[in-house]
Amino acid sequence: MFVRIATDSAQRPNSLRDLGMTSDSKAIVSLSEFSYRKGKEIYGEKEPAEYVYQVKAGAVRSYKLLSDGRRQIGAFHLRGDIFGLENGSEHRFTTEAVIDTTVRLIRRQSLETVAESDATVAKNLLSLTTNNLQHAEDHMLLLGRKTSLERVAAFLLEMDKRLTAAGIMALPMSRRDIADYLGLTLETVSRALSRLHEFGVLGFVGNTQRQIVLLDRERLAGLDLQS
Amino acid sequence: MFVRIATDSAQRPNSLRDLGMTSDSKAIVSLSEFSYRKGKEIYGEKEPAEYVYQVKAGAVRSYKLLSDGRRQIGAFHLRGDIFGLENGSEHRFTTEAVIDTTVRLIRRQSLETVAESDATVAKNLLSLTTNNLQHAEDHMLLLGRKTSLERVAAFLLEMDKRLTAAGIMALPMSRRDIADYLGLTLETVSRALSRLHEFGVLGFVGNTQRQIVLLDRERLAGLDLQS
DNA sequence: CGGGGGCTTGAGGCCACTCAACGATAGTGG
DNA sequence: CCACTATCGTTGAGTGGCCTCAAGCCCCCG
Repeated sequence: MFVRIATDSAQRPNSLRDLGMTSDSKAIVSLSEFSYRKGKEIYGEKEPAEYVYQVKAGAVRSYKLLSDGRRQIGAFHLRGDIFGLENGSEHRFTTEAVIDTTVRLIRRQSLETVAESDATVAKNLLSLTTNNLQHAEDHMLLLGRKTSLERVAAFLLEMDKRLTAAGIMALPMSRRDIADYLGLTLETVSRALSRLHEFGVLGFVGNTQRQIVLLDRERLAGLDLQS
Repeated sequence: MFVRIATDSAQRPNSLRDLGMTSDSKAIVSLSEFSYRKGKEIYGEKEPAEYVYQVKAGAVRSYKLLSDGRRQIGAFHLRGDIFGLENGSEHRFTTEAVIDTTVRLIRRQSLETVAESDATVAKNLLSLTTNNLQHAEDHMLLLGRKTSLERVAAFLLEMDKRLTAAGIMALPMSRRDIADYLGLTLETVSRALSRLHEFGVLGFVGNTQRQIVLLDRERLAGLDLQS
């Protein structure tokens, strides 16, 4: 495994630097990197939360399982996203690399130490948690009250905002992952995508089914009812 | 409306006092009370978040609406619970009194001012937000992956923990509220409760259908699959 | 070129929803 | 105190959207 001590943090928005690490406090926090092959677990639910993570490259899913295997994915973490931030000492999700993924790590304790004295860091920790909360709240509405077509439309719009480059959305996750994120089955997701294709709101690129072009963002947004 | 400036905070766990108000900082924060009749709105989604609230007596629902009227209740706030705490400046839910309700209020700004200088208060704000996040995460699993019977069982277990007194659970909310919390219809909730009654895991008390006794907590827990 | 995983599509089934009727309860006014 | 009414809850019948099961295609990868 590749592990390196980073001497400076990234300039990217949403980076660990955004937690408020000033040149003073940076010295305390050790940044290192770690890579996971596609499908590998990063940490399990209920494991002690020793590290906080930031996706440097790749994609991560966090999920909960019922004892009979039903899975609910709570979030996908893409490039720049911070995850694994728990207030308690235990992780509340299992996380896995969706594709080959490299993450940065910070010891949780270092972060807490800094937050203790630095109000800016503390405020940014709260801000991160609030963003997660807001996402979860919106997702509850989706899972509780939206139809399959609305869910898939909402998913595409979310991914469009987060990872579209040059007009093409390259989804790192499988239909099964999408289904477990949206509370559906993979067949229902597939059918919804086919319908959206028929409607002319999206097109498929190349010969993999994971590259999508949104042809009519307007109409897609109309299919996902808003609050 | 009854409004009173409180000179001391409550001794109850989960009270505003738990935000870390020491005798020093208490002086800054003005506590007042306000009452709402059953069904009245406390604040609306997207309104500026001027106050943070604590339920003194009664019960509150927070929900989101889709434009066609579908409703998802994100949480019920019972005696002692704090709600309306937003990081941004806008409320993300509409809240209403489920029954006649009295709340305490704190100006959000006062709280932020105190948090700025008092690390304990800041830490408790984060802790509160994390608790909300954890609840939302668990609820996503319920909404995305559980059957109607599992949802109702989970609901009863949650309410049992939160409001059972003398063995009787007096639900303040209607079947419709429960349904909108669980992502079901009120008929499905009613049928699930009837089945649980047939199974002998619960009994109804008095002549209202809102007072419930859990006869077999063990078996009820078995009906709600855990992660 | 063969095997396997991911995706799509079809056929049929089931669980929760819809629509409807009815009973019980609480609130209102006589 | 009792009709009257509105609201809430239960139950039944039928429907429908999503799930299940299955087959087949395509692409990747050995």
